[in-house]
Amino acid sequence: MSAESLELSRLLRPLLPRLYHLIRRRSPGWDMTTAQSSVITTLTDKGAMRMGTLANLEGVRLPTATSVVNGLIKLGLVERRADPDDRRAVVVDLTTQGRAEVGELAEDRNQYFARQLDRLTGEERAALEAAVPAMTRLLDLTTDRDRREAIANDERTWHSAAEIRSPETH
Amino acid sequence: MSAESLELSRLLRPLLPRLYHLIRRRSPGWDMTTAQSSVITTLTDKGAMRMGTLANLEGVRLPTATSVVNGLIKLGLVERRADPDDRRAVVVDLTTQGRAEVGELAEDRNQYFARQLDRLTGEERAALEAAVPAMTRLLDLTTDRDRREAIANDERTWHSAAEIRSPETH
DNA sequence: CGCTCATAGTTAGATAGTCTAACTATTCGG
DNA sequence: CCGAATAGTTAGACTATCTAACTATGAGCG
Repeated sequence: MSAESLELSRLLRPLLPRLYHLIRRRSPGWDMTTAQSSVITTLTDKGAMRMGTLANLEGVRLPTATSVVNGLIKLGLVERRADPDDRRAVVVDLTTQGRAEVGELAEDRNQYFARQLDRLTGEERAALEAAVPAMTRLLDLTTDRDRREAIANDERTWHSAAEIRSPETH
Repeated sequence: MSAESLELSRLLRPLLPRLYHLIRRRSPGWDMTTAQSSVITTLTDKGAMRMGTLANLEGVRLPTATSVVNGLIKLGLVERRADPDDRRAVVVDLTTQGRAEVGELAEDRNQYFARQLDRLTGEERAALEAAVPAMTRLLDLTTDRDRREAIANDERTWHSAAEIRSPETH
């Protein structure tokens, strides 16, 4: 590991939980928890998927995914379907209502956060914007638990992200 | 609110819970929860403080702070003291053991995160590093619940950050 | 002084997220 | 077709979080 990465980690890592807290603190008019929001966002971005895939993308265990999905079903935002290819499996997807609500509410949260960003200088906002691609790639490299474990176990088992991700985006 | 802030919010906000998840996923050899880690970090940075101050800085209610601090006391990392100036109040502080453990374990987590950063390009890391001051200031502007509520209620009640923060850093 | 009200914290009770372990149902490989 | 592997759920435990109610102390005012 490079000294450069370690130095950056020392600067950046302690900030992440705090930024999370910053936007977590109940953006107005939003009665979903963050775990639920995260699942909804994932489903919006990547479409319907199996429970195991969802759990991997969220970085949690299957029982946790079950519990979060149960909450979202109670809210009427997602639904379970049988996977026609494998009757052990379950596919989870947004409901029509879920899709409708997601757009509005995400925008409310964006405005809430934007009011905080508005108090920064233009330069500060530019610096944040310039970091967005790097953050996105960092997440792409690391959000799949299976892939992460495969890397940890044996560097040679690693393939291209597209190759590994393809079964999940079906 | 500027259109620029809203646009940046749309890019950045959805990333924050995910970055949080990324470092949350059990950095090795670490048996503290994130809420506990956050409190420890705050105490390390700002020193001993009253429960209410801690709750404000963490952005949670007092009972939540009580519960998190109880957990840390059980781990032997922090302690409660009476506030000599106000016998209703309680001051929470790191124990000697807490101070000792924090350094090593934070470094473990930094290395865990650094290994992930290491897979980015140098340019990407530079972009992240350039964003650190802006993130820090964003947090400085918004982590105090009282200040945030004052802003929401009446923009005119707002004073300089230093002025408002002074009673907390006593 | 001594009453009343405000403030600092804890306790109680509820709900959600998270984990591991154990269970059920299905698939797959000889 | 049977035994091992895989996909999910259920069970049970613990933490985090909230609001409401409680305790103890401080502060203002007749």
